[in-house]
Amino acid sequence: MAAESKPLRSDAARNRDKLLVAAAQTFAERGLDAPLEHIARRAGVSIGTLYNHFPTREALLEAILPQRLAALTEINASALADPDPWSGFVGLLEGIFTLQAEDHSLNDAMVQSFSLNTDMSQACGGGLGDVERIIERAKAAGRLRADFDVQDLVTLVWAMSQVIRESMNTAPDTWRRCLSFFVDGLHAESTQPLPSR
Amino acid sequence: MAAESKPLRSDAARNRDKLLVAAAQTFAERGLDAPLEHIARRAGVSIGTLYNHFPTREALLEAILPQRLAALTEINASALADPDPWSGFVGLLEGIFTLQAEDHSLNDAMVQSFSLNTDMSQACGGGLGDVERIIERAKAAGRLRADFDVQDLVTLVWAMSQVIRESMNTAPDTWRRCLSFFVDGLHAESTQPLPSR
DNA sequence: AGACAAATCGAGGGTTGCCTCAACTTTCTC
DNA sequence: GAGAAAGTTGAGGCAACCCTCGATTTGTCT
Repeated sequence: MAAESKPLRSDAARNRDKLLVAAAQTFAERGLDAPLEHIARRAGVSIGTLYNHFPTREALLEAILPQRLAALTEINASALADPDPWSGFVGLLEGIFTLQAEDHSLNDAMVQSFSLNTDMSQACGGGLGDVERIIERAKAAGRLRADFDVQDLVTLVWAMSQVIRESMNTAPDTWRRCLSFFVDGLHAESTQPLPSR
Repeated sequence: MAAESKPLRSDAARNRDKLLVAAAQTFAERGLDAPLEHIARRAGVSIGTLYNHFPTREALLEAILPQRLAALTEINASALADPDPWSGFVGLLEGIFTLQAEDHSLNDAMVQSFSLNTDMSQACGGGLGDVERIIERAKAAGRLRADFDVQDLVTLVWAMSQVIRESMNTAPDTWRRCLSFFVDGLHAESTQPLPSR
């Protein structure tokens, strides 16, 4: 929004980069509530410097997560590009959960960004229109059950986030198996009446 | 195991009861990692007294959770008693998740007791044989897909725990809708080949 | 009532993480 | 290369939670 703010001094720019790298790694490994001290130490910089560059944890997250979440728009794109609406839809699910499984911070972020109303929900919210389109396309093709909803996909993300968290270190493919059950329940033919909203 | 240990003094017995009540309430409201100080204050007792009765958080949990988890054996029983194996199985799922949704501490406990190997996993582990029986019965009746597994049920518990946590305060019936999708994917007819284990 | 054990109390020490700020160091500019 | 501006540092204050222990109170028994 604001244009480039101030030109940074060379050491400051260097430190800022080191911080971003360290933060990305640490958050990916330990989740969004990793101690900021770890990040500073990993970057070889004092905690004061971290706060100098990023006055709040959120500022740091906003500097990191959007580019990571950008992968979602690619996933959306290739889902829409798939000639088969159903396999496009399933690919969307697989893409999202793969992302969550690869990166602890994305797993946390996707849960939170749908709960809270941060700027991040816009980051993936930009793609949320696409998601809607993917869903509608699969419904129109008569493959996806008609009562499925964007909110249902959010619920799925919540569900999978925990499956991924629990199984990550022991059986990291658990979520795929779980997804299969889900997907088999999403076919148009499977429709049993749903409880109310 | 040890028989009744020591006879408690009257005030001690009273305080112990107040602590158990306060702990049950607090854990139910705020989850298993609620601060012990809150519990002591709620019981109208000092933190030292709490530690006197329950030297660790686990000791306190073991005094509370087993009787709460006993509800699971009832659920198992009525699932087995159901003349229809499939609706017995579905009833089992509904029973488990209702329990999780009613009590924050049970929600946490069911996730953890399957991850860690505490004595608690025995508490519901006693009923885990029943669960196996319920699953097998539904498979034998040709209603439940043959590749479903006890471990898959654990995974479901993980998944639902997060759905419940996220939706509890805004749309507490979300999990039912989510369960419907799942259940529809568990029918024997729905079988698509599953990814490996 | 006296005396002893049992139980309670809560201040205080330990830990972890957050965040600030005054003193110091580096870079930039002329 | 000197001075000013920009940046860095880390000790230290704050807060939440954990847990302990010596001083004190309470219950019980005769």
